Amino acid sequence: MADQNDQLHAMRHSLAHITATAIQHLWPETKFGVGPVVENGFYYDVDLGETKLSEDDFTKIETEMQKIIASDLPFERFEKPIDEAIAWAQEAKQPYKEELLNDLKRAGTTVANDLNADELGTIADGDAQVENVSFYKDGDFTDLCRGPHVVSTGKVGAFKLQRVSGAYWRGKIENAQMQRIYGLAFASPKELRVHLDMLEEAKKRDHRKLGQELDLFVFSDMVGSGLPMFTPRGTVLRDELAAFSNELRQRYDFQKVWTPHITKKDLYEASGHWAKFGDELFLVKSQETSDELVMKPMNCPHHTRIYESQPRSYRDLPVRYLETTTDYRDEKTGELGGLNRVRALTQDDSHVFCRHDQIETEINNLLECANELYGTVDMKLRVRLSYRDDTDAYLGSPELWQSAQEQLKNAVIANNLDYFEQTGEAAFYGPKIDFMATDAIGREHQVATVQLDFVQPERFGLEYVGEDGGKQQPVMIHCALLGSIERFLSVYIEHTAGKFPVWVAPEQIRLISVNQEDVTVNFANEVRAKAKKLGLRLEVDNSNESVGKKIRAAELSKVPYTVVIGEKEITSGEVIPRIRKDIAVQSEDRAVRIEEFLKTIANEAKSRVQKTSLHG
RNA sequence: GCCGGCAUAGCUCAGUGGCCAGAGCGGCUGUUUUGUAAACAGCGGGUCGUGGGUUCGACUCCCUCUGCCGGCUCCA
Repeated sequence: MADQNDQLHAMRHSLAHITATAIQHLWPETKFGVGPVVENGFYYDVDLGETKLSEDDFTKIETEMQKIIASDLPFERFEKPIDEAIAWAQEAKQPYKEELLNDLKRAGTTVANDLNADELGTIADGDAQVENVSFYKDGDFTDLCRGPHVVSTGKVGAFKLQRVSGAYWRGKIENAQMQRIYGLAFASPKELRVHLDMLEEAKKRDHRKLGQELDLFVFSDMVGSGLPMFTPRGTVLRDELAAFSNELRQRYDFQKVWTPHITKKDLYEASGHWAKFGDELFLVKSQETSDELVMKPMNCPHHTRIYESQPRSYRDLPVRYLETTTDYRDEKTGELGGLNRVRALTQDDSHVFCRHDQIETEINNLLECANELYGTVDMKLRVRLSYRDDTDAYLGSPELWQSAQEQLKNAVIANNLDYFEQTGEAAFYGPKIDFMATDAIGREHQVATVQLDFVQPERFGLEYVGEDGGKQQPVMIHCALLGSIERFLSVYIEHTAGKFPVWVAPEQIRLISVNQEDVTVNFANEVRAKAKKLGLRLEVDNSNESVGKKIRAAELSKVPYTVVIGEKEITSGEVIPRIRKDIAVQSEDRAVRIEEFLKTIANEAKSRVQKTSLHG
């Protein structure tokens, strides 16, 4: 297994070199960056000067690559002393390679704090003193590279160039922007095919597509970029999910609060947000006083104001606030996308103010909430422990950070969560436990988050009176379970492919009248009225269409239950509900009393079950 | 914000500088009174995203803006 992975890795990495070889053949002046292996394939960063690659060039490049593959040229490894390697880079007019080699000589690694592990892997192991640098040569293309590679260019499996995009040299915005060519690569054409089919399937469940097809949310050019509006159906999703999230924390005595959407910037100067995110805040002007206010980008500073509005005793703690509210962030246009990244985002936000000895319990409670929520929506999440790095992007003393990070890690271990650690992902005021969900095409997004914060209590001078009568500083624990409801929905819609369980489904039951005669339509409307009393969401389709066509429409709307109403139902008082496949425990159709059917569905919705018990 | 791509009817999409821009679905009207994934017929529906330019002539070529898509950067 490990051997297979190593082999696939070598194939992908070799394909990166072959891509570069082909590009060098086609554009001899190309300056090369790095070309690492990534999930499902590889990329290579290139600088073609004035020439801009587009996907139209892929056929040409792929044809050239196929030639190189067909020639089955050996990958030859050789080493040079570091100074000779630098001379080689100068000779070959490869400034990016030269820069990497100079770093390698100076620091013993190309990482130099800013290249990721994959990129590091392309050149050296990154440890110890570097004397010699290894090179790989295939035909007329030579690249400095740690390897390993496959023995020859003919042994690379199946590939397909995927896309081209911009990428800053070494990931730094102030550096030149290169062109990054991504390729997919697998051991066999069949595996490549499987992956391409998977991507096709994923497109069908793209939340933007489903959002339109299922009539969940809309955008308007007149409203603007990153500002989704939710239709009646989409609003049901938002409300049901938010209600669940709130209910979970209200079990742990969180109290709802409400704060305004605009504030003086003084609040964020105090919290530190103004310094860090000042250029991403929307500003609002008063026309009377010309005072400038800001749209709130988050809620913790507001909540500190409520906390400090009265003296607190150690007996009062923890104080727990909960607020589902919309925040506004002036995100860069290029960063917006669907519901995943928006300018008006709704957080199911909460803040605990507690004593140090209460941190563990409070975090455990929140992790329990997160587990229950994600268990109920049937999503398996990876947990990321987000730590600070050693830049100066963070506030607070290193000792406090160290302690906070350890406490979060202990909580994650104690709760048996599947976690990984990552530096540089913390908030500026504290480390985080981030729950990561995966979208239809495999991109990971942060949803739930639990954050430990010693910094804002300090900056806001929060305090409580301790047992000994002295002033103490509380700790803040930030938590959003859904995260941003919009982002959560972007993932959840793709996770469910729009087949929402009954408790969140915008329309739970569709009643279809067999004809348009009064008896039929009236009966359907009576059933609807009874169901509404039970809190169910349902519609009657009495349009002048065939039953088959109306069934089809209900199927396409992904309504969990469809019930045909005709003479049989009217006389027997029983229905045979058509149950969406994914929620049916059995496929057998069985008649049930209408009242019983409605009551069962209402109970299932209330208890948020995934599967129907109708046939159970 | 940066790099690349895209924008034709409500939706999905045809239309490679030359008559008045098309199809399917949806919508509306009529016929039909329908039994578990598409009845039949007819009718509407468009400043070809916006503004400018090139040209005898632009949906088609060039530029601006707006919006969307894929990355990069960022994500309190």
